[in-house]
Amino acid sequence: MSKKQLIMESALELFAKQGFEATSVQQITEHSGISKGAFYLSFKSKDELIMALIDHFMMQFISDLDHIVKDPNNTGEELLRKFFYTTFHSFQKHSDFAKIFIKEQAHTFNQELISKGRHFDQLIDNITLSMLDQLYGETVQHTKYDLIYCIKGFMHIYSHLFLFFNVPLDLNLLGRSLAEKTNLMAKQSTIPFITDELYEMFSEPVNKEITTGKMIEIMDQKIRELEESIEKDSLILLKQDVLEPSLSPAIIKGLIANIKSLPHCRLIAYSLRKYYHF
Amino acid sequence: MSKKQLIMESALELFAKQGFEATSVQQITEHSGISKGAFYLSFKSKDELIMALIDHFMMQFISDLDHIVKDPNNTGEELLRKFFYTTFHSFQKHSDFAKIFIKEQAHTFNQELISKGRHFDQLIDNITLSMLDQLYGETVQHTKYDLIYCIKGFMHIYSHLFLFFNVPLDLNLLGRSLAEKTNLMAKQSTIPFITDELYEMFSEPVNKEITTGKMIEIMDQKIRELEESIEKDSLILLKQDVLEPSLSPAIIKGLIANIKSLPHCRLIAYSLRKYYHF
DNA sequence: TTGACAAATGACCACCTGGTCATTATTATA
DNA sequence: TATAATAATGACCAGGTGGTCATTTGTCAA
Repeated sequence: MSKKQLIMESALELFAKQGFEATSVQQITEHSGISKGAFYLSFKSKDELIMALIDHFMMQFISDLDHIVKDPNNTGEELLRKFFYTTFHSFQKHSDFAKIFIKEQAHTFNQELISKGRHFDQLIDNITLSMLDQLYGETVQHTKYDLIYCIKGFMHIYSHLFLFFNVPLDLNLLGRSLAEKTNLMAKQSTIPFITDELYEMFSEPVNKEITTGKMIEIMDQKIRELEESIEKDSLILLKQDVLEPSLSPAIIKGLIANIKSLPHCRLIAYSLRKYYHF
Repeated sequence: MSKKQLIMESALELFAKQGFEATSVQQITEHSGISKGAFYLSFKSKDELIMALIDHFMMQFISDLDHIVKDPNNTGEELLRKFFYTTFHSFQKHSDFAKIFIKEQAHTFNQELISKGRHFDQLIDNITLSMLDQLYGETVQHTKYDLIYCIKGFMHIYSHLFLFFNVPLDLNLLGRSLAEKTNLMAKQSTIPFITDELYEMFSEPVNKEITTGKMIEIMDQKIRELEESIEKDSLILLKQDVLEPSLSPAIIKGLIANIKSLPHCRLIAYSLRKYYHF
């Protein structure tokens, strides 16, 4: 076993038991039977170690999931069942890692770790989305993002059962139970909450700038929707300012406030505030 | 404002921004404009501070929820809608706290904090359970624990949306959307996963001892269920040993291994291992 | 103005952290 | 065997931690 692997396995165990921050490099090196210096020959820093761990296990998990979804032999509720089963089976098999991932992803304030987490989250979303498309096609167009979130909710909450309580479970039954529930919601739920627009907002990195072109596009869309009104006029004025800045911050802020008063315009108001850095 | 409150508010803000462990007492006192000594006049330790924060906000949240469920004016899907709305509204109103709670509960290894988390979790479960009873009565007897878990999954995953992305949301719509989904599952899902037996296992504190009486009760139940077999004989021998210890650890371990081979006996095998401290 | 009591201070403690680097041990090559 | 190259060591560093306590400051009634 390479030194890198040795360290990773030792660290995995300790991190799962005590958490990332609470585990010192000292402890890891003692547990691996190597010196502190040797640790830093394999990893530039403690952060690089946890990144490597996350990359290693997440790529494995994601490729497993992808394999299930891409396999043409899996169809209907059977595909759903296998999807859930694979998820929980992976979590159970690599429970040390799963614990770390669930805990640290929620806990960390390290920017790089957060964006790594978001990246993998996005990959899982995409796989889930392709599964939903395959299973239900057009019929879930309006509710697909809600379905993704429900599925993620299931994955999260049920995984607690075996990660943090050491009880033997029938994962096959769990898969069937959740497949049935997902199927019910896919076929019958009618009230979407997460719209395309909303989902896009979450998907793009938190601090990503909105381009002028994108902003204009959204505004044009909304202007077409609106009836003649103060709000529509405000939006038109704002659009002109985006194209050719001329208004004072106070005026801009006021115009945005006007728009915000319409419930279905709050998102565009939010985007504008972000665009103008308010 | 009392000094205690002042500290709690300062700390809340810092904890939400940087996390509990990453925030030092030094920072808290600087942010509050008091000295380090003064901090320790109000709180015995940093741990006591976070306990106080959790108690304060959780009791408020739980009493809000309880109020909604106990109000006889709330019936049918409307009650469900209000339940979700209140949850998310609370999370949004006290988002600093909600962030801390979600993060630290998942992350901590402090025993006292864990049991506090479990305690509040149990309270929320009980409120949810009484709501489900009220709404669906007998018809969800088999699936009620799964419903609780699904509801908790919804609460968890959707709260991420507004806690970690700063986007304005229509919480009323969210409430309606989740109420519909919950209702669908309550009325139509047929495959339970979390049985009474299983739920009880999670509910009792992780390290709570199983009493001899309880152990015998479970074993008698299972013995009645089993056909004549090696497994049944093993269980009978184990029962005799529980009543009057006489077998060696090696034999006990072997007998438990026999039982474990039947899928539906894995839970009793687990209980026995716990009882014998294996 | 004095004195008694409580409230508040911040220098200080022992300990632990992630990370470095001059030194030493091991191995491969000639 | 001698030399060069690589691997491994652990004492050491600066900085930060939660927590303490002798000392100072503030606030009353007498």
